[in-house]
Amino acid sequence: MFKPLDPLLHSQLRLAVMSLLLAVEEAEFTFLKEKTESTAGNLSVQLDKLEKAGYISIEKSFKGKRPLTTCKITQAGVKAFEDYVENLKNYIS
Amino acid sequence: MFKPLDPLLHSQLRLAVMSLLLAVEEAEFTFLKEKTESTAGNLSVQLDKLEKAGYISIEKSFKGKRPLTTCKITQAGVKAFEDYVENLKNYIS
DNA sequence: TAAATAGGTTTACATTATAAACTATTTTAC
DNA sequence: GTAAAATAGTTTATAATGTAAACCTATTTA
Repeated sequence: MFKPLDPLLHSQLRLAVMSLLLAVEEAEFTFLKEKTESTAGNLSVQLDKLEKAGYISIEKSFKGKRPLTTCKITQAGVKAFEDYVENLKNYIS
Repeated sequence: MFKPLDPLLHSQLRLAVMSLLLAVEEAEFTFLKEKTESTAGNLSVQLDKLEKAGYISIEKSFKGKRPLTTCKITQAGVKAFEDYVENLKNYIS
């Protein structure tokens, strides 16, 4: 009936990030920050957690002279998101 | 885009409780405990929070000689739940 | 060259979730 | 009758989480 909800996804900011990443090839840190209206500190921490869980991959490079952080959702991330949504339906329908 | 999710509802156990209460006239503590597979302590705390938020009402009485705690969802609770689900859709669709 | 901006990360704090321990009463077993 | 177990919860302590403030490094602007 009520299967446990993946605690990594059951978090407002991480869920928003995953939702955004599902829709695009990849996204920059600043893009995610703007879209989610989060602080950089909070976003940084949550991206770390998602990466450690294997739900996203993070690449650090440079855009001109400035650092650039780019995020991509992984296959495992897509699967986890889908499972989460499937489970969640039992709670909200 | 990503409206904040009511933190009182964005919690696995409280959401499960609200989901159950939406479907019935009223429910006993033990019923909620069994359905949610939670511990009594955790359930007790979460019911308190929902009551203090005005999302449920709690009545204490006796069933025979034993204490009986009965919960009902309030109008405000129904509204909050509906809003939560509506908001959540932006995250998971 | 001082101040502001960009792009983050680290750290500290406050809030939460959760289970363990506890209370009070009742039923069952001896 | 009384010791042990069960019922129905509440309170308390702890661990985990979420969040923003403070910080860092480099770059651009005044």
